[in-house]
Amino acid sequence: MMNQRWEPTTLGHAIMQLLQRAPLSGYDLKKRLAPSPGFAWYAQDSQIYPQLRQLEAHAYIASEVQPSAIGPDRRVYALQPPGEAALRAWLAGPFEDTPAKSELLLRIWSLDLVPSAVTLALLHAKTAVTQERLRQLELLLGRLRMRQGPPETAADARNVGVQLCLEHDIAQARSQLAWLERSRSVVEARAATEDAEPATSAAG
Amino acid sequence: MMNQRWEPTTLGHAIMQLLQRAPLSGYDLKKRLAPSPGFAWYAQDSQIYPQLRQLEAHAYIASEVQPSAIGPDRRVYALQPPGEAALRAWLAGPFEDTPAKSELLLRIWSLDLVPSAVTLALLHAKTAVTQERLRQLELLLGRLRMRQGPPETAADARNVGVQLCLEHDIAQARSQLAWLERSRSVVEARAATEDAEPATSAAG
DNA sequence: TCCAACATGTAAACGGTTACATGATTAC
DNA sequence: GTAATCATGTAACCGTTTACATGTTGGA
Repeated sequence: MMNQRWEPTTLGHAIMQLLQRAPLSGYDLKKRLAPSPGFAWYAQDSQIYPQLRQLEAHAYIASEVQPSAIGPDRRVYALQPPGEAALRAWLAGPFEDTPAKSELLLRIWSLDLVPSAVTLALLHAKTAVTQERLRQLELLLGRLRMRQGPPETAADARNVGVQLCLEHDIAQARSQLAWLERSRSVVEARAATEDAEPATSAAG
Repeated sequence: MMNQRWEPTTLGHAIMQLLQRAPLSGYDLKKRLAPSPGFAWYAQDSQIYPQLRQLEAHAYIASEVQPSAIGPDRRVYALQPPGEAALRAWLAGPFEDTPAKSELLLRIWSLDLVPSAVTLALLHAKTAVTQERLRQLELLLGRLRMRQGPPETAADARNVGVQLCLEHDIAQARSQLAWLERSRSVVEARAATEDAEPATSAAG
């Protein structure tokens, strides 16, 4: 039972949030915790399964083996009262705002060391990915709204946070798309003058 | 010299980007790589100093000890041609877009498990931080623009990427502030009805 | 005299990623 | 049979964080 002021990781709390809505197997969690629109955390299964065993060892969750209709047996986990209490405490507790590290911006920052064509390709690729992501986010939010209405009046309180998260990601995606377009136009404008007087040369 | 296909970490490339502009000491880098507006990466000194020694061991950078005008001697690092070549290759190379993990959104997602007052306090605190951050970003960009003009026509090409990064962070900050305000109004609207019929109770 | 800023590190723990590994069931 | 999906794990590595550790210079 190893009781020495153990605390679940952020992933552990993310898992408990999902289990608070409904019991899930490790495999279910692995799918919900894949990098995807609509949930702000993700992890590999090699991290999920051990974390589940730890949560169970501390009685935050409980499992039972169930036969699956379409495959091998599944171990299904359910949130227990101590887990829900810990989750509520964590949610209400102090919040550390770790700033984001962005590899994209790290590349843009030194865009003068790279041919314009490469930067434009990068911006173009990122635009395509973000557009697709935005499309999916809008789809998800649209469906939720159709079923439950806007967050102010949604009958199911559990829906409010989910909708706000989607709205957040949608707003960020739109803002980023505008910036990508702006950056494209800046780089293109400079590339035009660069043709006459090339500013970037390889190191030697 | 340990030559077995070694590659600098992302931090290593961030350091080389900074050194590409000007030679810096570990202490300078520690300040530049603190979580701060205007640069998209950060690290602790316990990571910076070893990384510097590794970069030097592979001849990507070179150091020399210099007396400091206001303190102990400083070891100043300068980017070497192999380092600049590696940096350019990395900047132009394939780009993995790792999605962001957001502890803020993780809390909002289950906002129904927390009293409205706590969520409102969280939103308020985050708003204050973001406003201050936005103010600083705008200040930095304003200064850069005053000296160099807009990125399309800035004389110093090294300025373009920096300005675009600042514009990105400014756009994201504004978008997030709008969302924070929107979320506040949603939570307040629901808190008003919640008074009559409380939806959140502690687990037992 | 003491504090703040300058300056540079080491050691241990932790979280996360990558690679490896196994086996059941269903549909083609 | 064989591929895809279901289902669950282990081991090694690596980057990051936290804590510990040391010494200098200049100003209050």
